[in-house]
Amino acid sequence: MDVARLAGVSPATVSFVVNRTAGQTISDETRQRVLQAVAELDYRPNRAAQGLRQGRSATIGFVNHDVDFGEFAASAIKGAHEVCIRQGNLLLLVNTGGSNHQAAQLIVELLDRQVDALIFAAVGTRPVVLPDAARRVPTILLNCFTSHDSTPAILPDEVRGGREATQALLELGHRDIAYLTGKPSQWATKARLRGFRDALRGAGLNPRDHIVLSGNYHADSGYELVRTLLRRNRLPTAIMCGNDRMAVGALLGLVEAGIRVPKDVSVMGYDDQFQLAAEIRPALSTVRLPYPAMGRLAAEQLAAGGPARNGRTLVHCPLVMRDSTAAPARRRAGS
Amino acid sequence: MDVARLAGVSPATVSFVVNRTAGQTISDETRQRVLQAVAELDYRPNRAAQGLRQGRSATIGFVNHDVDFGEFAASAIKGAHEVCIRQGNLLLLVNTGGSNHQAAQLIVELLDRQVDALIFAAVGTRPVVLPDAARRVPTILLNCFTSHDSTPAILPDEVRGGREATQALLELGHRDIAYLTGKPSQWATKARLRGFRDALRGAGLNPRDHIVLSGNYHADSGYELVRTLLRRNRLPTAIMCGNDRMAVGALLGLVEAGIRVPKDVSVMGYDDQFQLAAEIRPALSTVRLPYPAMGRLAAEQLAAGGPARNGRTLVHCPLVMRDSTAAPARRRAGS
DNA sequence: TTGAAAGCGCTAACAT
DNA sequence: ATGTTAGCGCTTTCAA
Repeated sequence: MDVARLAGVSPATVSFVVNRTAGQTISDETRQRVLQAVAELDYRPNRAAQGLRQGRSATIGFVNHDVDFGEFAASAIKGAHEVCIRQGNLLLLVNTGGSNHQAAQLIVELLDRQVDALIFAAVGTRPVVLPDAARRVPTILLNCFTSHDSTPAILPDEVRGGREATQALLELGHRDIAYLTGKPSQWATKARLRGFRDALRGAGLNPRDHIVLSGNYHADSGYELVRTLLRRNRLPTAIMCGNDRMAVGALLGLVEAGIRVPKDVSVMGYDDQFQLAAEIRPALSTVRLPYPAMGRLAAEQLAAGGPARNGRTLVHCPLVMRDSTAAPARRRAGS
Repeated sequence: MDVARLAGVSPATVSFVVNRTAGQTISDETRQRVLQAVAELDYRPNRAAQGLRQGRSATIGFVNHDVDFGEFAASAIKGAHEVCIRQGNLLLLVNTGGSNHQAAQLIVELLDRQVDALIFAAVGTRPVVLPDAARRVPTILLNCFTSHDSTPAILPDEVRGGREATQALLELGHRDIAYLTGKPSQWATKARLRGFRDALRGAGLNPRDHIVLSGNYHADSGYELVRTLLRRNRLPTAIMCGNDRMAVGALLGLVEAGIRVPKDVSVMGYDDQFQLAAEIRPALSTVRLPYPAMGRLAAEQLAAGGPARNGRTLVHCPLVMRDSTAAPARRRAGS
């Protein structure tokens, strides 16, 4: 180590000074000499060497286990990154494209590089099988879960999100609310729908009196479902959508039919999608999917000495009321 | 190395067979013995140690230099990742939040971890100052550039994109095209506008006869600008938008005014934004920003022995014609 | 208060 | 055809 040579001390001493090793007492004079040499040579410890010696790499593997690698991953990574930086860790990122085989392979690559921990994330909340290799380091699941909750998982509280969105509409005075759901097979869809029904029942209403139409989370499905709705004789006073994209499609279909939002019909989204929900006219009332917070939480739990508790951590999805919802018009007559 | 012990050979021999070191000839018998020991112990070389020895980490730093960390970064990373994996590299990801200070700091963190190269990316195409530290490894700029093009950069060919979008409209028969631009100060805005004007002139038209209104790339600005347009007495037969979000806003404004797209007016977007352009009704004709291709290119150029050529590499933005554009209605009368 | 020495896991040059 | 040795850059006893 040339810093040692320049400062006229041993490498060990340099290490002590640079790392402020506890329990080591270095004279102020030598410390200054070392520090000066460090500055002069622009010295930075080689973390690969450090890692080799200490058995840790100050690096966390982030596995995105899905075909899509978009907004969700970006937000979650941003949150996780933020916390990691604060702890001196960096994220080694990997994208499986949704293939379990790739996932297993890439986790091995991550492990070869001695990552200290793993964050295993999916885009659409869903069950996953965690490759065995992952068991060699602390691992936390983000937006996904294993069959017996054998690995700690961080999930959005979709039931509550669906419930609170519905309650907001009920409080506005709506009594006839249609739900245009996302893809029925998805976990989130079922959970949100459950929240919807819970809220209805909680208000003394019968869920069976409310129209539920199944879509697929795409904008065009919102558009199509609204047209289906329009073909019926009676329009609800409020429409809940599977997500913001569907809400935008719904908006388009409604406006095209000459129906004003929120004057004639209220529209509620879900996700609070970046650069969409707040920007659309009227600005969408919606429920925020707390991806950055989930990412942050994952990194924090990992830092807190590995997965403390097993099981699921549900993260609240806050309601965001904007301009696409209002009290229903006071016409009691049908359509 | 316990593999060596189990196989009854020296560590060097293990290294030779595991890495298939060229120029080393190992008897089939020992090779089998080693391979078996490897399998038995589930042995994987420690890449930190390998890196220490060989001076390379099989890791590339990806710096996202912007506040936003959304669709662009995700797509570019996906592209870069794809190529990296093929080469046996992994991406160490870092997010500066747009701060130069953070950027410098994080690059040092990356360098400490011995990254072999750097990809430095911005979300909105723009000039950047590359932290000095980055000069220590091969670096390539993605969607950004330095003042004297001192570092190789990969950029979308926005001028051509703007031109080809306009030409498509012209070929459809449009002679009165309005342009609702994005944020005027941005590089991309200027380039696309230039393409627009080039195309107009190329068709013997005078750009001055065409309305250009300045927006800011947000959906609501598309909506507002359309309303401005509607307040004038004469509506163009086609509207080009700064990006897809603005196009969606424009669509909403148009439909709200009872104007059919593309029957009465054609609408052209830009970006081909994931889960938006293709899903909206009518599906948006647009120009694709080739982010994944750009990411791939970056990784490839880095692999090809460091930045071969200096200067800029322009990547083509292909036109994507969908349902929001059509030939203009054959009414020659005004409004 | 400091230094010497060993060793983390691996590979490359040089023996044999 | 295989083994020996040295050392990548660092940290950590242990001894001085």
